[in-house]
This record gives sequence, C-alpha cells and structure tokens, in this order.
Amino acid sequence: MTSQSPQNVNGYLIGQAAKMSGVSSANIRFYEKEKLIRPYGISANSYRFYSDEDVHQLRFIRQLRSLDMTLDEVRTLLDLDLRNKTDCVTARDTLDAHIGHVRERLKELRSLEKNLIDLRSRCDGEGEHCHLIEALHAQADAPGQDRRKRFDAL
Amino acid sequence: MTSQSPQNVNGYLIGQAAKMSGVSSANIRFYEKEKLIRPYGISANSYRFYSDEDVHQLRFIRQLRSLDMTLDEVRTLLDLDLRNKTDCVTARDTLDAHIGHVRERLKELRSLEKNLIDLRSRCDGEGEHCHLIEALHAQADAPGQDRRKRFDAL
DNA sequence: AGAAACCTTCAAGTTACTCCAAGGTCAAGC
DNA sequence: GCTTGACCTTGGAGTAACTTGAAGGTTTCT
Repeated sequence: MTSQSPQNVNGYLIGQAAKMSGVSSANIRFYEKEKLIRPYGISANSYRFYSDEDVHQLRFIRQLRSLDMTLDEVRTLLDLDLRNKTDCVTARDTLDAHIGHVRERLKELRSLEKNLIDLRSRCDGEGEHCHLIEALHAQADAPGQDRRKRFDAL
Repeated sequence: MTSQSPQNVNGYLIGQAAKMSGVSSANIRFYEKEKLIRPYGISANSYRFYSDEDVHQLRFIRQLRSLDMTLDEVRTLLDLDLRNKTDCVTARDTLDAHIGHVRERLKELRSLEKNLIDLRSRCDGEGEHCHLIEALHAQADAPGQDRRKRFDAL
C-alpha cells in the first residue's frame, strides 16, 4: 500500500521505526500505552505510521533510558521547551535529582562490595573447613541493618 | 489462647516474629509462598506460629537480601550444610558470582555518573540560555549505545 | 455489646519491559 | 486462486520482590 523508503511522506511502519530508533516494536507499543509517543498516523487497517520526528523522539527516549532515567523522568523531559526558562530549570532539577539517585546507589553498592569481599575472605583456606556459611548465620544474629527497597529509582 | 513471651514453647505469632526478625508479616507470608520458610506450627484457627529457629532463619534471609542477593541465591544458600565440602564450594561459588554482579553494576553506574555530570555541565551558565535539553536531543541523533536491561540480578 | 488489635486469604499494583497466542493484511510465486 | 512468508493487530501473562488493600474471622478488653 505504501512504500517504506527513507523520508517517506507517509511515514514508517512500526518495524521500520523500530530498526531506525533501536526501540523494539513491542516496546514502541508499550511506550504508546504509557503516553510517551503517539504514531503520527494510523491507516485503515490500523497499522501505525511513524514520522521522522517520531523516530527522533523514540531515540530521545532511548537515550534518556540509557541514562537510567525512569519513564516518569522521561515523561517530564519530553514536554519541555528549550526556549522556556522554567522548563530549563525543570530539566536541570530532574537531572540533578537523577544524579543524586545514581550516587546513592553507588554508595550502597560500594558498601555492599566491601561486605561481600570481607565475607569471601573467610573462605580462603582451600583445604580447611569453610567458615562462610557459619559467618553468614552469625551475622544474622548480630545487630540489625536496614533493608533496601528494590525499585528505588535505580 | 497462647502467651507470647520470649522463648515461648508454642512459638510466636507472625506479628511477633516480624518484629523479632525485621521482616514484615506480609513479607513472611510471601517468603512462605516462595518456600523460603515454613512456620513450625499452625493452630486450629490457622494462625501461624514461629519458633526461635524460624526467627533466626528469617534474619538469615534478611541478611542475605541486604547483601542484595536474589531469592534464588538465598534459596541455594539456605539448603547448605556447613560440614559438607560440596556445599561449601557451592556457597563460595554463589558468593563469587554475586560479587561479580555487584562489580558489573558498579562499573555501569560509574560510567552513567560520568555521562550525567558531563550533561549537567552544559547547564551551568546561570543567566544564559540552557543547552541541556538541546544536548539531550542532539545525543539522541548520534551513534547508538546499547540499552541496559532491568532485572539483571542487580 | 462494641471496639481494638490481632490474624486469615486473595487480588491487584509497582517498573519496564518481553513473549506468546490468535488472527488480520499484503505482496509474490505457482 | 491459493499458498507462503513477512509483516501488522490486540490482549494477556510472566518477570523480581514485595506492598497495599479489601473483606472477613478471632480474641480480648472495657
């Protein structure tokens, strides 16, 4: 019905848009449900068609996700107008908050690594009997540490 | 019906076990469904009762989770006998693999932090017009980077 | 008797997707 | 004209590790 060459006036089918943007077809549909993107057109047979701008937007989203931002953060950033001062502040704040999250997680992981290495060291005597499990159980009865939540933005 | 003093011969109700172990009641039930723990007894009114050993096991699980291990890793470690050589090797391997995961994630996050800081620096001129969103969009059109999966063990 | 404070089960929400099933559409080849 | 293959569609379930809520049973205290 429509050709699919680059710069097509009618746009690209979802598979083509997927290839061009690096976002899978299923994921594009998912983003649509999440209101992060809307195909610029839909044909009679309900095939989605994407414009070059749409493809750019998909890449933009992918870029933000590769920076580990949540879809909420992406949503925020998508609506910004770079000529608007307030929007600029919003962008900066979003980025700063995100950097904060990354740093917190880094701190947690570094401390984690330390604990794990310490634990591992109790297991180094090859022929000897291993105190690892023992140590794990002992620690369980020691003073409590706080639990971490999953899905803490990172 | 039964008292709830420490060392109770009949064990503790779930709320008491929760307080003692630091694992919430709902979470204890969840762990039961996941076969990580089983109450040592259940009364006629289907109330769960936990022994001191059960509480220890809950703390043990919590300890492993605080080391960011998956429930699968926890499951593995729960079944080990510290006098068994093979089990000892299993524990060590599990730990080593886990340390590997943590280090990979650390690497990713450090690189992420770098990217984010670089981006942030384009926004430093206070009174000037902000190039942040611009930069984000420009990067979207540049050479592709690979996406990261969530649920990669960390 | 009624309220407080426990306990129970079952279902759904969270995050960001992926995978699968069942089925419609379209162009090419025989 | 019919099949084959490569697309497209929707809808629902699964992933990890929980949390929250609804609806209801039991026990104890006042």
